Amino acid sequence: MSTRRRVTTRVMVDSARGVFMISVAAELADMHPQTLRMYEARGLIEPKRSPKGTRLYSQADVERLRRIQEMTSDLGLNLAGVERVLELEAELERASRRLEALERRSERMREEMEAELERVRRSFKAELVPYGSSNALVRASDVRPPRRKIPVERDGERPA
Amino acid sequence: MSTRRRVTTRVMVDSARGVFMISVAAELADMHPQTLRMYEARGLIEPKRSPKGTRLYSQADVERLRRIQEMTSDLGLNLAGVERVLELEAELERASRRLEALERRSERMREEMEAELERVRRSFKAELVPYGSSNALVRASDVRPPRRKIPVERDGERPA
DNA sequence: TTGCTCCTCACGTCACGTGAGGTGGC
DNA sequence: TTGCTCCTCACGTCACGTGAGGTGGC
Repeated sequence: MSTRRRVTTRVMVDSARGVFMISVAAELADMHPQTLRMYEARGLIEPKRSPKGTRLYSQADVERLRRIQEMTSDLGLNLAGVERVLELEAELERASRRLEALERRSERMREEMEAELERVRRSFKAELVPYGSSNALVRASDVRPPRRKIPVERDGERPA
Repeated sequence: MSTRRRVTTRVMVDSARGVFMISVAAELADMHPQTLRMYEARGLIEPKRSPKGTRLYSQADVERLRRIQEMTSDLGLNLAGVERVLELEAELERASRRLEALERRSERMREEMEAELERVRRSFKAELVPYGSSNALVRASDVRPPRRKIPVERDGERPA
């Protein structure tokens, strides 16, 4: 309680909610406010508006602005390029997600099939075994617990 | 044989082989020859060279030039943008191929598993049949000729 | 010689960023 | 009043395309 330190706190905010006015957003994105207006006019970004008409930028907007900043300043793209690249990156993102999903789905399917196969093997194997010295077939469960992988026929007992 | 018509013919050429000198390539791509040199200096295109040092553009080069032309003229990208877009499109192409391959592989796997499952079911079912009116079980193959792929189970017969 | 190639240099155009200038509401 | 917002207009810079100018080999 003696000394006060500056403490950074974090407020949880919906990343799509408009919270920054243009001067703040511009500073966060390291851009001129007028540039933000220009980008909006070109359709690169769409901040919300307050009832009075003041632009309100969300967290997601600021991130997008930073991505644009990176492309224009670091890579030297013009705005037409930025537009196209953002589109392509979104497509790539979708493709990548589909790939992951398909991989998961495929693996799950494999496992299910393996399980089914095993189940079928067991069902045939476990059900019937020879009993004593006779030729009679009885349920394995009546004799002993089933062991590993010893498939046994039982066609003969089924009602034709 | 009386009148001659102009006939378009097509020569099969490896699309990666350098066949067009700069003036031809430029015309095919609807660009200024100097522009082609500029693009090369920027690393956007790499034509082959003749032993004398003359640039030789391939079919693929010309197609690439057209794609670039489209991006700069129609969409207004600058060259930095073109570069990035070409990269991303290549990535997307790869992702798309992987997706297709995975889909095919997944389908093939499913079919194989189904077949295996069916095979196992059949093998258990087909192998042993009742013989006469007794309880004796005999090999199905001893009773009638074996059908397709019917592995024979004989666990009980093996010397322990 | 003509028409191509190679190269470098320079200029015109256009996109884009930013600043100025004027308005209006907490 | 100060400092923000909104807007439009204009200018400086830079990338890019293209033309000019000079060279050299079929």
